[in-house]
Amino acid sequence: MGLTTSAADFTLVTSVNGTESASDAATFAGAGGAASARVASYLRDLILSDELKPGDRIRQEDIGGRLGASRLPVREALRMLEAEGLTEHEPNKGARVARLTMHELEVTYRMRERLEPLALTESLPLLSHDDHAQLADVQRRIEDNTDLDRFLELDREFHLGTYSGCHIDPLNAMVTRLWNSTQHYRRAYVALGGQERMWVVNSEHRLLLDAVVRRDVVDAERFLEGHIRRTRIELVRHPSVFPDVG
Amino acid sequence: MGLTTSAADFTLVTSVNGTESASDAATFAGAGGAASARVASYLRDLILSDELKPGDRIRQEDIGGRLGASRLPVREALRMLEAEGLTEHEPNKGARVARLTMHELEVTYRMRERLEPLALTESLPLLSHDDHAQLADVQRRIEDNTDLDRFLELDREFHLGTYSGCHIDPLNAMVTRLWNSTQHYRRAYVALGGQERMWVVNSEHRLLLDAVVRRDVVDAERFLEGHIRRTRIELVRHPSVFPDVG
DNA sequence: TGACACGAGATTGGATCCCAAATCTAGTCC
DNA sequence: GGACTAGATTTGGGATCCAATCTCGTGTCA
Repeated sequence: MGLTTSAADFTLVTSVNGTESASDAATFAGAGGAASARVASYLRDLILSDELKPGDRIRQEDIGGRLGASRLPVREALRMLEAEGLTEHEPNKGARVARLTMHELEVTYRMRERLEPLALTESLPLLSHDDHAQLADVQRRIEDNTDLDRFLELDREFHLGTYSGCHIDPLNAMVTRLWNSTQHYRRAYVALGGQERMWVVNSEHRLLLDAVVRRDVVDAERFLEGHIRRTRIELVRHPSVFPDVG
Repeated sequence: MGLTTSAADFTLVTSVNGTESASDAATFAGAGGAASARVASYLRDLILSDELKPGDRIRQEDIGGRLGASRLPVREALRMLEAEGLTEHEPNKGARVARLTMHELEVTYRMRERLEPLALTESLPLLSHDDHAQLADVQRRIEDNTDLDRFLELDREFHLGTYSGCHIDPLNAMVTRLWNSTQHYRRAYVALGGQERMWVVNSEHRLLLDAVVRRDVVDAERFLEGHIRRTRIELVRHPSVFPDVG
């Protein structure tokens, strides 16, 4: 199944969490257990889907009201998201969606270049033939796809899918975190990059997938690192991704 | 100065935070700003100093009472620590200090082997001669030292000091997290390893320091990775570090 | 007209009290 | 000795209240 994490169990892979449509508010008021987790998941989805953009302010009462919860679980959720790097906090000023400087984005990608090959190496021996088939299917759908948001979802599903054999929680959490905190900028880049360079992505994915199927750890790490590295370099070449330099 | 992080500003380096002696409780009741941050810092220090060990339970009312705070900021603090990987949560059961399996510990060290060289590379060009002198002084104190807990503090000060030129928040946060979540096991290992292998540590530190002073990024990364790798290998050879296998 | 000061409303941080549900503990009964 | 039940703890969450702070519109003055 998908890569899940206690710190950031991600739902976009399976679907963009359409179950809680922000109106069935009171239904879980007494559903003991995890209001704060639900609030966190709700906010996470908003941020990852770009409905909340970097710098956007998040008001506790607003969110609480929208989900039929009080401010208390919202505050807990914001603490969790802050530690995940998705929001920033300033005392008495509140929370806003985290922003990255270009340099921070670049270094975050360099972190990905070093960490994700490790996750892949941990995962590779444990992936089944079914997993391989599923990955190949996702890649086919990527090649058939033309929609921007759909691409982001599928690309994420592909890569996290290759890590799904890795069951090391600290590593999974960190990989997910890195993906989440850079999602907005990836979208902005893909939006202006257009389709013309898609063949590069697909070639890299194909090579990576082949190495995964062959269970060739060395090749897999090499292709993956190259894939992320190239993306970083192209990303940094487009400063327009950063609307307000600050 | 020291390596600081919004997600986990560390205080053990300068001193083990003796200012709030758990008795001047009410003094900050109205000191607007950061009760939750203070609670988090308090708990973090307890965990890092091993006064709270992996598996130990943390009761909200207990901590709140000890610091003259209500349960509310304690809950927020626990959420932060959970996202930092220092505590675990189970619904309706509460929080306990996080445990690592041996495999998780090993992979966490492998993460360090890949991430910390990056932090070092980012830091190296920005370290001043004063920083170099300070690092040399810390290393001298390490070689003069015989106390276990003092070694852990100094070793941490040395390594984080070499990263102190790196101002990339996401990277600093992650490095600090990795150090924090493995601190207990490092202590347990050093406790039984004794002094006999100290010369290895010191040789590695000396070589690393020399590369830092020469601003040789390649050598610095090489020595650092080797240093962490050797520690990992020795650590994994001592399963007794894990009291209850589970 | 533009810069600055000011004050009302909004928002956050936190305390306190309340309650339901789940968990832990201990004593009892078979 | 082991299973089961009842009471005490503890957590999850809500509601209300208050102080401190921030935001922002407005009014004043140069």
